[in-house]
Amino acid sequence: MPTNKDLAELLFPEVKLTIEDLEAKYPLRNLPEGAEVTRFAPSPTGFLHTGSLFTSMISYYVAKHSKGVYFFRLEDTDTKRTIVGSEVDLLNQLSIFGINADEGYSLDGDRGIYGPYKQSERREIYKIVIKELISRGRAYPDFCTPEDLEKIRASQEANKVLPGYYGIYARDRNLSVEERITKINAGVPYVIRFKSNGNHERKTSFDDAIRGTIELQDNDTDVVILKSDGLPTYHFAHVVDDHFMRTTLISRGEEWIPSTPIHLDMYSALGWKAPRYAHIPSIMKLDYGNKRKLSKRKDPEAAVSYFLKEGYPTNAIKVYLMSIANSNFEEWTIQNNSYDLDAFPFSIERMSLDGALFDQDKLNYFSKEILAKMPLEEEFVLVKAWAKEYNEEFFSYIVKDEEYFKKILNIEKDRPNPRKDYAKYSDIYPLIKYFYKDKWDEIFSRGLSFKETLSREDIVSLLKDIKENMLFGSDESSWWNGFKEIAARDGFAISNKEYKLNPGAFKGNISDASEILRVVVTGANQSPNLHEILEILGKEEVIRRIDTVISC
RNA sequence: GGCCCCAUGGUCAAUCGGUUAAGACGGAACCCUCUCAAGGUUCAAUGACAGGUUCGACUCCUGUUGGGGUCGCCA
Repeated sequence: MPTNKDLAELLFPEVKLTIEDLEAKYPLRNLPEGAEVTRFAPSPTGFLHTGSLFTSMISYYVAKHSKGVYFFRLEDTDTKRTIVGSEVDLLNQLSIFGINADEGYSLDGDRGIYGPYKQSERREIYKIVIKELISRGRAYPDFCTPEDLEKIRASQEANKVLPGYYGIYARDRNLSVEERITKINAGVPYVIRFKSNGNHERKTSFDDAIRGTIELQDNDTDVVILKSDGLPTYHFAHVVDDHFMRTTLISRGEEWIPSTPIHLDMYSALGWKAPRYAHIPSIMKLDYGNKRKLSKRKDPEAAVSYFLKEGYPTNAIKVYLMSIANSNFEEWTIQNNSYDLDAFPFSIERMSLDGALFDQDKLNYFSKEILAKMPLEEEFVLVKAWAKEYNEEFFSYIVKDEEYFKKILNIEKDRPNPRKDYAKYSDIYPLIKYFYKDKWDEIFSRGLSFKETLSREDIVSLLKDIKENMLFGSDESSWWNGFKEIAARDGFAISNKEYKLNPGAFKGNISDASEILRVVVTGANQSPNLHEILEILGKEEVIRRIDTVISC
C-alpha cells in the first residue's frame, strides 16, 4: 500500500531537504527586545500605488522606531499580471520617497541572508514545505479542471450553499493515494491544495495590531497552494516566506482580513508561530457620492507617479499620508515646527480604523507650507530636476540663467511669512513666464487688459511719467514713495481714504495706478510684490516693456 | 446573499464613563494691504437610529441602518 510519503516522493523526487534544514538555514534574528521585522511585498504589476506607499511607510517606520528590520520582497508569482521591468519603477519610486529597505530584493541583487527575496526564485523552498505537507497528509494534488470547479460552483449556487472548495465539495480531497498516483502517472494535470482541518461553524480569532481582536469563521477551504505553473499562491508564499524571513509584523491592506484564517490555519498546520498582523485601512475616494477604494484604473492620484509628475515634493506626500496614519502628527508638526518624519514617534496603535477619503486640499496645504519654508537652494535643485524631466521649456529657461531664476523663486520667500503660491513644481512656470522677455512678448501680443474706467491717454501719460521718473535700485519704501508722487502728479489718489472721500476728483486710486504698471510689466492684474519684480527685471527691460505698450 | 471591518462637522479627527464635544484642512466674514498669495481676528458646521447597562453614555452592550471589504490556479 503506497503512503502519502510515496506520493510526496513521486511528486518531488528532486527535493532532498526538509523543513528542518530550512529552519537551520534561516536562523531566528538576533534583535533587541521589541524590535519588529516588517516588510513591503508588492507584485511587479505596475507603478507604485498610493496605498502601497502608505503601507510601505507604515512598515518602514514601525521597523525604524523599534530598531528592527524593514525588508523588501518581490511577489512575482502571478506571471499573467506581471509587467516586466515594473519592479524597477517600484524600487526607484520607493527610493525617491526615501523608503529604503534594510535588506531584500534590490536592483543590485539581494541583500540579506534570508533570501532569495524574489518569490519566483524561491521555488525550492516552497517545494520542500509542500513535500513535507504531502507526506504528512496535509496537502494533496487536486486534479479538477477549471470546468470541474465551475460545475461545483454552479451546483453550490443552485443549492444556495457557500461557494468554495471545502468539505464534501472538495472533490479530490479524499482520493486514495493509489488513485492519485495513477492519475499522476497518467499525466493528469493537477494543483496542490492545502488540506484544512478547520470547521466553518467555529470561530478563530487573532489580535490585530491596529484593530484589536478580530473574530472570523474558521477556515475550512482547501486552498490552492501550488499552481499548475509550479508557482505558489499568495496564501502559501506569505506563510512560508514570512516564517523563514522571520517577519514579526505583517502590515497589509484591510482587504486581507477575510483571508487571515487561511493563513492562521496553515501556520498552525505547520506548527509555526504566526506573526502579528496589522490590517491597514484603505485610502478612499468619493465617487459620485460613494466612497470607494482608490482605483488605479479610474483615479490618477492612485498612482504615485501622478504626484511626481505634478511636482509635489515627496516629503509633502509623505507628510500628508502620515497625517492620515496618525492624526496627532499634524499637531506634532505645529508644536515642533518640523515636518521631519523620522523624528515623529509614529505609533501603529494610534492608527484610525476607517479608510480616509483622499483630500487633495490638505495635500496642497502641506505642500505649500513645505515649499514656502524650503531653503532657496534646496528648492532650486528640486525644481530644476523636476523641470528637466517634465517640462522641457521651463527647464530651458532655468538653465539659461540660473541666478536669474533663483531671484524669481526667492520672491517674498526670505521672510517670516513667505509667499505660498505653489503647491507643486508645475504651478511655478505658468505664474512666472512673464519674467522672460520672449514670453512677455507673447503675452503682450495677445493683448493686455487694463481697467475699463481708465482711458488710453491716462494710461499712456502715467506710463511716460513712470518711465522718466520711477526709481530703480532703491529700497522698497523709497521706490513706493516715488511711485506715489508720480501717481499723484498724474491725477491718482494716493490713499484709499482720499479717494473714497471724493472719487470724482481723481482718475483713479493708487491701486489703479499700480495696476497699470503691474499689467504692463507682468501681463496680469495680480502678481507678487511689484517692487521685487521690477528689480529682478531691471530698468532696461521694464522700460522696454513700457515703451512697447506706449507705442502700440 | 454569507461572513468580516468601520461609523464624531464637507474632509482628517481629539476625548480612553463626568469637557461649554479640542485642533487642522476647506468654507464664510472682517482686519491688514498697491493687486494677489500669505498673515491676524472671528464665525458657521459633528456624536446615524433604537433599545439597554449606569447616578451619569459620543465613550460599554445589543439590534437596526448606512458605508466599505471579501468569498479565484490575482495579489
